[in-house]
Amino acid sequence: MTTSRPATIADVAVAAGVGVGTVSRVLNGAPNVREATRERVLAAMERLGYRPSHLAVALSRGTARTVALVVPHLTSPSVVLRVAGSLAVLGEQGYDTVICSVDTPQQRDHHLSALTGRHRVDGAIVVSLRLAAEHVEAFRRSRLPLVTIDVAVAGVPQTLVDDVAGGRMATEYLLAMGHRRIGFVGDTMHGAQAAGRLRLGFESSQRRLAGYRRALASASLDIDPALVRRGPHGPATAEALARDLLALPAPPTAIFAASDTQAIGVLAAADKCGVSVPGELSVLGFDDIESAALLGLSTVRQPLWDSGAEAARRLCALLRGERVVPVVQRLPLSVVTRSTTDRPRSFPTATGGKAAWRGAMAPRMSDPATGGQ
Amino acid sequence: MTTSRPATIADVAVAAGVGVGTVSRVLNGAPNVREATRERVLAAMERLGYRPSHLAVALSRGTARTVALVVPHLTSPSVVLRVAGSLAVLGEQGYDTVICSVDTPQQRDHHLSALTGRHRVDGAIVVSLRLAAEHVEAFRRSRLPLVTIDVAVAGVPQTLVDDVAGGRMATEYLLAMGHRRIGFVGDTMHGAQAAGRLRLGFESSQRRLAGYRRALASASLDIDPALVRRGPHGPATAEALARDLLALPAPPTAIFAASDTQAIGVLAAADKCGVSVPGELSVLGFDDIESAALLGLSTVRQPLWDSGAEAARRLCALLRGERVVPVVQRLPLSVVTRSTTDRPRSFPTATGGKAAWRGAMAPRMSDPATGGQ
DNA sequence: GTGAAAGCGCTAACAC
DNA sequence: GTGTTAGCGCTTTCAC
Repeated sequence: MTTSRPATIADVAVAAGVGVGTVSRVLNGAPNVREATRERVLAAMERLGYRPSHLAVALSRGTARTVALVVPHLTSPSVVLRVAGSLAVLGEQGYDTVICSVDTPQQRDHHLSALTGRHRVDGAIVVSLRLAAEHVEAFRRSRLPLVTIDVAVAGVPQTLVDDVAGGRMATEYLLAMGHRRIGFVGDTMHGAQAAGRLRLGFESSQRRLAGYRRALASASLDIDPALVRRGPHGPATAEALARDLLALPAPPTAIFAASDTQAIGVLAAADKCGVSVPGELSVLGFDDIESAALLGLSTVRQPLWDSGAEAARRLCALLRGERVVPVVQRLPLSVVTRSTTDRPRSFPTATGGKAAWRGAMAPRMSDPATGGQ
Repeated sequence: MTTSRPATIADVAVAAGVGVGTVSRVLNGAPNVREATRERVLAAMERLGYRPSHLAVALSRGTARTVALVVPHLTSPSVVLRVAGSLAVLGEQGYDTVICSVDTPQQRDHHLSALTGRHRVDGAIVVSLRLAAEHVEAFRRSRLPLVTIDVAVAGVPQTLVDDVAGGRMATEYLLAMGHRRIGFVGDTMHGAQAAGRLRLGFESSQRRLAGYRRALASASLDIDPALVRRGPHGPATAEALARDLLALPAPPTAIFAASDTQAIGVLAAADKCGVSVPGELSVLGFDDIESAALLGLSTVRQPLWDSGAEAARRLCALLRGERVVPVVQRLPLSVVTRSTTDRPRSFPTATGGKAAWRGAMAPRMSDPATGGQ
């Protein structure tokens, strides 16, 4: 008969006429239990509707088989893909995953410091969030394995792509197509920037811009500052920035957006301005989120889901006591050609445009297969 | 000095020259502690770098202040919004959230039965997943509060919208605009459907279709079966279905898609077929996910984020021992008019196709106000 | 006000 | 093989 109080291991022991130790052995599949005994115990459990207490097991073992996933802006498509990747392998490895969504530096600090408390989680994956030295130190002190995705933290195993190379790859791709006036739309840093505090910072956009600049420099092209536009992340801002670019006396024939989300804003701007894509304007994004394929957006693909999965695998390795090498894991980048990029054409209203389009230039394409070196 | 072994409450007690009971009182802000003592204890904690053990506290109290969020297809935009809403209030209420991502009926069953184990979580929110009676029973037996979002489960507090009314609303909206041939693109049931087993089922699409039918019936319009197309959820499928519709001898002048995701597929189809939107075809979606605003997609809006937040609030109430009423919480629906719907016009040329090439599926923007992402 | 001790439910080391 | 017992680290009576 079921009693009101949930059955414990002791109840089972009594019911089966054995000691708690034996019950525990059965529970954990220990080898040294006579088959008859084992079945008696199993029967008792069944009869009593016994369910082990997760907490008791965890406390006793000193580990809860739980890890934390700390992410910014959960609704961002790229973040979601990463989370999904992590969740898949974590679940498969038998870990529970508590998710900490961070939208402000305060939340980040709060979660991070809470996580380093005793017996909270066994380890953590941090996505795209800059960590202060004190945070890292807190993890180290707590002996909590930590890995990051899309953000470099000294001494912490990290899974990322070479954004500079990606920016360069993107730009060289457009150059190879014959574009000479290439616009850039990306993020500015944002968020509070109080004195010594670190802000929620996403620097990938900066690095991609750096790659863009290097590519232009390598091609001995001047970098027209007017072609570089930055603003808070989001399609709406990107749209506004792109409109500015299109309204220029000498508008770009191509725009490289630092993220697909922003590229979508650029497409919207082109549409509103009656600029055809890719006829009058090529647009190249970055990330390859799901809707990129849907929109036919050409983009620099980074393995988002895989980055989550890989980081999770590395965390699991750490949890097993293994070391992970290399500390910096670089995932490959590749240009995905869809229908928003093409060779440039002459401008309708030739404002001195001339667009010296000479396909002469050797198409030194960035090879699509290699990641950052 | 920091020792190797993490400090426990006992260490603090010794260091402060008090009993563990007192330390515990300080920890929990009990009133009956002399100020001097309290400070001595606090100092000792500081000195020892004491961090309370989450597990020990949880086991002792019998609750871990953790809830589970069980969701299907985490990468779906609508699901993500709900998760974000839940996470926000759960975090604010001091709960940890473990997320269980479910892609197959097996995973669902696995998670659900694991969650009902003792001391695993304090309660759960289930999103869009059908629950078998045995699941619900397991929760009841374990005395675990349970609430659902977007799925009706007898006796379980649920947060949802009236999908039938929504389908009707959508259709009537199009009818009011003057459309008479209105196509429908939605889901079929999918997934394993073994004998007695329940499958991962999303029935909202079915209900929206029912609303569509009722609206047409109320308007005394015949329902042309050829105008109703269903397939596995996803934009690609939706695109194919929409193309079929557009290739009909008498194509619809408007299409109601059972979800925004599918509506996006419909837009893609229109673009590919050279059918202008909303000139030759009106498209109306359902959900109002973030990219709907971005694409200027007219849609039936349901409060996704709010549904997550509301369900979380109700779960918290349950956890406080309160009862929630009404058991069935209905959230409001509304038609959001953007730029993919208009009154019908006559068709230029029958099935000419001709692809009036206007860029690669240029997004139709309308309200740039959605910073989003 | 504060200390001592009995749980919370389990694991694991140690005897028999 | 199996029972016994001492933790795991904290909360919470119940005395003093």
